[in-house]
Amino acid sequence: MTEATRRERLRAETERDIRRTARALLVERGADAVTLRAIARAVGITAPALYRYYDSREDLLARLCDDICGDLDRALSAELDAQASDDVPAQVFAVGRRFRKWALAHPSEFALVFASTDGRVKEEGDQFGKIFLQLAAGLVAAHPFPKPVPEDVPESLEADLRAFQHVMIETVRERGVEIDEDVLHLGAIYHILQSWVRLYGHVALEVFGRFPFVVSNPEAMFDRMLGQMLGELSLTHRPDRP
Amino acid sequence: MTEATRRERLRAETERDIRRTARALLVERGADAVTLRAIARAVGITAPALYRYYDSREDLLARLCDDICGDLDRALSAELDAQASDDVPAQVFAVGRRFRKWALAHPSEFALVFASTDGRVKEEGDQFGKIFLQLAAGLVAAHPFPKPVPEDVPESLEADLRAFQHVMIETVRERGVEIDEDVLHLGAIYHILQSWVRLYGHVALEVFGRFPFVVSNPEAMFDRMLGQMLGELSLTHRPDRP
DNA sequence: GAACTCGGTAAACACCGTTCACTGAGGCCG
DNA sequence: CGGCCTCAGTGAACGGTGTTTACCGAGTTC
Repeated sequence: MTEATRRERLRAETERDIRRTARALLVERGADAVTLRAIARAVGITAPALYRYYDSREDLLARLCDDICGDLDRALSAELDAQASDDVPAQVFAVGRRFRKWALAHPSEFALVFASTDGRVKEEGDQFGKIFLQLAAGLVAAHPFPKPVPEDVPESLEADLRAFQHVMIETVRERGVEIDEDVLHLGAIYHILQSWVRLYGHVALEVFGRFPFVVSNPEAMFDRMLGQMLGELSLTHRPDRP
Repeated sequence: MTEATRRERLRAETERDIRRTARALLVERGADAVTLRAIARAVGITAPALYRYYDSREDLLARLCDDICGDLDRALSAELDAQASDDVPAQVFAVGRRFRKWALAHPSEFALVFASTDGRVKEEGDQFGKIFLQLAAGLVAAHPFPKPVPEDVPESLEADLRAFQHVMIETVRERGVEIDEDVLHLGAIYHILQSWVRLYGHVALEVFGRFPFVVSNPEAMFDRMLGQMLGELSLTHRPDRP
């Protein structure tokens, strides 16, 4: 079964140990506590040995980011799959709430991945692509926008949005879903982008405690924001009204 | 003229030196470079001497945050004062753009004040109150919302919003402007809050490079967002249309 | 002028990331 | 099997960090 040599197995095992330990330190005691010596101590080796696995502490943190992104991706995807495939509002609420809950429960990890100045994450927005991009596209694919967003996008944004449109269509296609440009139109792309701005904005403000006043019930505010975002998409399935 | 003793003058001067040096290190070489020894070296004293001025490095950073908030407050206020007092859209654009430009030009300071997990800023959202709160309230005071926002706020948010309403009214009053509850109604409060979410969200995403794809013209996107926020307030002064 | 305050110092402690020469077990090949 | 090579892991060291301690000496007060 195991093709790997003894050495390779041991190495893989140690690497898992290192990542798990580093992750635990990050979660339990903050980013400053993720120390090479502390990790080594917990794993049962010495600090210089870690350099057989990572180029530097910064490199280790970068890989930790990848792990975190992967986990978050899986958690959100699982949440999405748990919803009825035709109930888009339920999907949006489920994924949005889960993201918020995760961020609040793991502030250090959130800060590391979503609010670090040093470009720890490989490429611009790459990690995010894996997480939300396909979810958003999948949502639209599963339930196309019933009407085009009235206002059209300004010329200065069109090129960017069109590029993003192709990325999203391609991403969704890799998951086996075909979606047309007319369905995932530029207005929809822009709205998805703005939704991310609001989602991220609320969560980050809450995690960092930077709301301008004490919000005693942030969950209600968050839910209302999600509902508003859905409403602007005319996705709320309100039956015809006068 | 100077009532202070020689010692007091020297102490105040040294303290200014320390803060200025720390600030320079933060701006030019990042938060990690703000080292007690580096500060001391530049000021011309030794590291332990800094403990005569601050309890710890963390304490020093907290006071640095205060300085930054104060400077930002002054910069934004100046920007506001430079606008025609009756042109609310111009004021919003000016202040919003200035905040974004500042954040992009001073990422370390932005991260320290607006995206640090440790509660470096004194009380929840206190610093922010000084900066944006009064500006937002001032904007509304200078040009009341022409129509009440149609949707009313949910019950679960009403208490929080009402508290915030009073804080804003009080804050503006201290600046000599009287504003009524009917003008700064709960719908307006909620919209201000949501505007902050979007403003902060966009700026933070841009500073941290966490947009889901490369935005080649973020300024245009930002301006559009501001315009949209204004439009939702019916503040764009569009003359009557068919 | 004595007593006191207090900013500044040097030395030390425990920690940090990182480098380096070295060891010794694992794996490969004749 | 023996010899060689690879490489995870080591201990010592370097220069850096925040922080504590005992001490000095100028500034201030009485």
